[in-house]
Amino acid sequence: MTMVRVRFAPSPTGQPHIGWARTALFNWLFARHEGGTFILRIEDTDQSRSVEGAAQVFEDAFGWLGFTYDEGPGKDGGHGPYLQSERLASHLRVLSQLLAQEQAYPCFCSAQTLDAGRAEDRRLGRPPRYPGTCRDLTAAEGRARIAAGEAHVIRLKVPTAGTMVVHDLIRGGVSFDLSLLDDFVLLKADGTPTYNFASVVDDAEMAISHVLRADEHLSNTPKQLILYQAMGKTAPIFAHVPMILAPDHSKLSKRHGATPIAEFMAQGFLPEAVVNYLMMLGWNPGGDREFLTLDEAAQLFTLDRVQKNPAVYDTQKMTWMNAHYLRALDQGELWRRCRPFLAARGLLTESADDTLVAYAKAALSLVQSRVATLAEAADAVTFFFKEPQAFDEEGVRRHFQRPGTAGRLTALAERLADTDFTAAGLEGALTALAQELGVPRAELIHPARLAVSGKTVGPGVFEMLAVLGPQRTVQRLQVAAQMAAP
RNA sequence: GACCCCAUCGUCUAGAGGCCUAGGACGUCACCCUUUCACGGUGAAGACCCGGGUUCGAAUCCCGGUGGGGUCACCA
Repeated sequence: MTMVRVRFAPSPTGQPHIGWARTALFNWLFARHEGGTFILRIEDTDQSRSVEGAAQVFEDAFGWLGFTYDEGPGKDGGHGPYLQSERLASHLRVLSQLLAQEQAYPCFCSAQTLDAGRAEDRRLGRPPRYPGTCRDLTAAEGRARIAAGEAHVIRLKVPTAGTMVVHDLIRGGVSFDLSLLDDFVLLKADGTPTYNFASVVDDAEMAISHVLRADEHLSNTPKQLILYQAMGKTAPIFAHVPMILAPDHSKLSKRHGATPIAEFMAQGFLPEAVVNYLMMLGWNPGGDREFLTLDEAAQLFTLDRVQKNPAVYDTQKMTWMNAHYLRALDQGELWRRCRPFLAARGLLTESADDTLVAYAKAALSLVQSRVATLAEAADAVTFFFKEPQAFDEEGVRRHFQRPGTAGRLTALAERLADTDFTAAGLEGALTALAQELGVPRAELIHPARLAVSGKTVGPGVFEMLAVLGPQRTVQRLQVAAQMAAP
């Protein structure tokens, strides 16, 4: 059995996003399940589009998601380089070999001429394609024109007839009519290789055994297969995974549903939730199981359970899943994960002392079942650190403007001032006061919640006050009494 | 337009010819719990794209249609 070597080969342009992450995830799962090697390769062929530090961005995203890679930039496994741009010498060597064997040829047609031809093709309802103008130039003439400094690209001589069958692990055999294929460009006029060429050479040289990539590449596969043939190399095994579609069923794009991974981090999503959600998009272990860790999924992952049809990406379900994972966090872990979000809001500093940490943990626990993300948790807990800046308008109308509220709030403040600040103690005190005042408990409870938090919804008042402590509680009740109806 | 892929509730999906009165999850709605909001619990509505075959029997197999997606670059 051959050694499984898979790669994830992103272009450094733009941000790693959700569709990207899902394909990387499937590669990772496959590699781990097979005990193979997972490789990161940066396809920075197009110099003009390269982004400085792009490799780092991908490595960071990998790190966050937990996709450990075995070979990649900065992690040599003997199959480097892992930056496509550094493999140019190989690309050119293969190219000259193809040229020497007359499997490839220089083409001197200008881009404008070709564009015009394609436009004409479309107008006439014909499939737009390269007319083959330079295909039959003699090798000598080609050499002469190159020597004369004429601008040119290098094209592959694609068979004009026949059928190419792609054996895909997910789709089965898919056949393509070769007469429909162009003599596609291998080397651009600027001397850099095209994607189809560079990635094939790289995959061959890196001994990639399986290429798992998005379905959108299926149509390109016959071209690559022809290239492998021309190069005299054995092609890897292909598996085209279904695409992820935006909620409106269109292809994911930068301005359309392709949420960058960094965005999820910033919003306070948990990587384990994102990964769990993503793995279930187009794959499942069978049955009704839906919660899996990365390692569990790696155990279970097989290509025959990968869906064939594209999946629409649904934020609601991912948010629900995130909330589920968030609720499962223990107090220490919840604190650890929320801390940067609290700090970002200026609610505490780096040097929070033990008391403050304990306070934050207690507060966080109270909002845990009420939020879906870490950012929401930080927001929900803000009033524990800062006095309410505003009071819910509807709440003020309902709970503060009832006649006598000011007096009740003052009475509550006084009563609570010397109460045991535990949920039970507070409940006892408030209940007793309500009885003495002859009002329902709710008459005290709702104004109190609004007074200390500024909101009408939130944790149970008694738990809330217990954490808040006597000082903050009494002070806020008194402030609220000032603005409540006498 | 040509070529390729795909097709189960709104969404993610289970389903490998009888186990399907099509199961689960998100979302939606109702009820319960309850000081609010969540969480949790219970329940409801909600799908096999259509048409032909094959078969005793089809969501499952075949063909056609329709629909959706993708690809047709000196982008990756």
